[in-house]
Amino acid sequence: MSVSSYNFSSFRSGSVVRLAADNSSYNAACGGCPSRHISLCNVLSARDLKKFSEIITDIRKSAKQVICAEGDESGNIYNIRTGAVRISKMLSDGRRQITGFLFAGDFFGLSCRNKYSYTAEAITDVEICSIPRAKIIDSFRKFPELGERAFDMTRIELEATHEQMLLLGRKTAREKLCSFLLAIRGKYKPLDQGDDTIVDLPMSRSDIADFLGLTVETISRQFTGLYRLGHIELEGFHKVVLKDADALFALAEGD
Amino acid sequence: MSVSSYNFSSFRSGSVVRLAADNSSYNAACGGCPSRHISLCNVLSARDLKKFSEIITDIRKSAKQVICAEGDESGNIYNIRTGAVRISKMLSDGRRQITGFLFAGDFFGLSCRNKYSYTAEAITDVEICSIPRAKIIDSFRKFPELGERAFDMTRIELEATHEQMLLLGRKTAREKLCSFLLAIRGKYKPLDQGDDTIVDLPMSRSDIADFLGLTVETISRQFTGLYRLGHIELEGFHKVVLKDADALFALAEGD
DNA sequence: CGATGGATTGAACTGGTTCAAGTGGAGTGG
DNA sequence: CCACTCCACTTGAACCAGTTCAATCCATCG
Repeated sequence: MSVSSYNFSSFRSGSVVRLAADNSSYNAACGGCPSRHISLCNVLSARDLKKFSEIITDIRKSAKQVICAEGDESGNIYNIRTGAVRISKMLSDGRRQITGFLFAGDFFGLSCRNKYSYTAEAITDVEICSIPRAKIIDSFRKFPELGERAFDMTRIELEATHEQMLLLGRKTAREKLCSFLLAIRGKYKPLDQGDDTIVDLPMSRSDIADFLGLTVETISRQFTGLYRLGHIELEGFHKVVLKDADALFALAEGD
Repeated sequence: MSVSSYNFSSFRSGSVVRLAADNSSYNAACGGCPSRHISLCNVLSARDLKKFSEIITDIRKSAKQVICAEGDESGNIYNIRTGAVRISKMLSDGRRQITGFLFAGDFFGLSCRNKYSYTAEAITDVEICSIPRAKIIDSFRKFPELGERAFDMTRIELEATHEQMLLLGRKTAREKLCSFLLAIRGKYKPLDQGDDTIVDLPMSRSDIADFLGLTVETISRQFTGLYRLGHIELEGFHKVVLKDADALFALAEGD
């Protein structure tokens, strides 16, 4: 399926905050917007977007499919249109660390070398744009705003990984889960859903465990612990109601 | 002290591999070179470097001094000329996570927002270049190779943090220390010292602990453990001789 | 020469893991 | 429509890697 079957705006997710009019992306894109609000190419003018879209291929993957694998040659970069993706690294004996969950607007695969340094898998069914690596780099030169935007998004991601290192290295299981719930609430809300007390968790318990450096059992115990404290309610496995976000926030930081 | 008291090449560390002739920094800078080999501005021609150097202020800090603090307004970015710097984040109760050790050639402080998201402190006496944030962003536009280089270096750093997340979340104490020794060997060699079996550790045991998500005591016990296995030798607190790097490599990955 | 502070060592303790059993919802097919 | 299976999740109980607390070492410095 080529991009030509969509109009150009289809590349942006429905309710995305447009920043296209603002040229100073080095600063503006970094005001703390959740990453899905700053999709790679919504800095481009309609004209540039038209040119740019010629190098894009739209693809779909269903849940659990691998999009790219650690060690594969990094031929493409990807921009998520809909759905959720997990990024992970593995040790030879199978221990896994999920380094990030990505949602609509996020991009991935812009590796430093000619091999992907991580595996990306679809958590839900996803629609993603695939862009040949060589061509995206050309585009960064041709449309400097695009390169700046990618740089901005990379710096935001780097900052998030620093926060996650603090979590992994120094927080307790309870603090980790509370931080996670609040972070997901901030980063990912199903579109057109204003209510931010309901958090959607498309990933499995074992994904959460591998993201927080814990085991499934510990995750499960912490969920029940928070439930017994009256701070959350569970609606099935993939929905959490934050009954007391302030309490969660306090628990997340350990004070 | 202004940069005018140095000739321009003083901005680069002594034995740095020059990549200035190579324009295609989006790809070339990413061949896996240790980061000190790809200092921010060694993509610039002598002419551009001259112009660029006008916005640089050289400063010195002695060991243990703070260069910038988490939460401060991010007015400057910094490029290390000599010495070692630690980047850290803290929880309110004092628990600390060091997110990186930086050496000659590395830059830091290019925050996403108008506040630094971490604290940078001198480990040894350091010489650093300070560049006003607004001006470096101008320079990225004026000298696109410079912006690309900064982007490249940021992506390399991001990749390293992913590796560190795997370490923090999933490795044992022994695996962590072995990985650390090998990573430092790869990233930082005192200039003009070819022998890569001697690793210089300018940081304290507690810095190492806070980098690996462990306690000082555990670090100490792991050092003695590796010594008793005959894999390392300790020459004072800040020098380690790798007697059997292959064994360390095997221990680092858990196989 | 005593004081200071990083580093090491020892011994008890514990948060999170491991292993094992149980639960419940979704899908299948008889 | 129920029985059966599967699989993700939860719960329980024993265990252990790494922490905590406490003592000691030792190099440096005034």
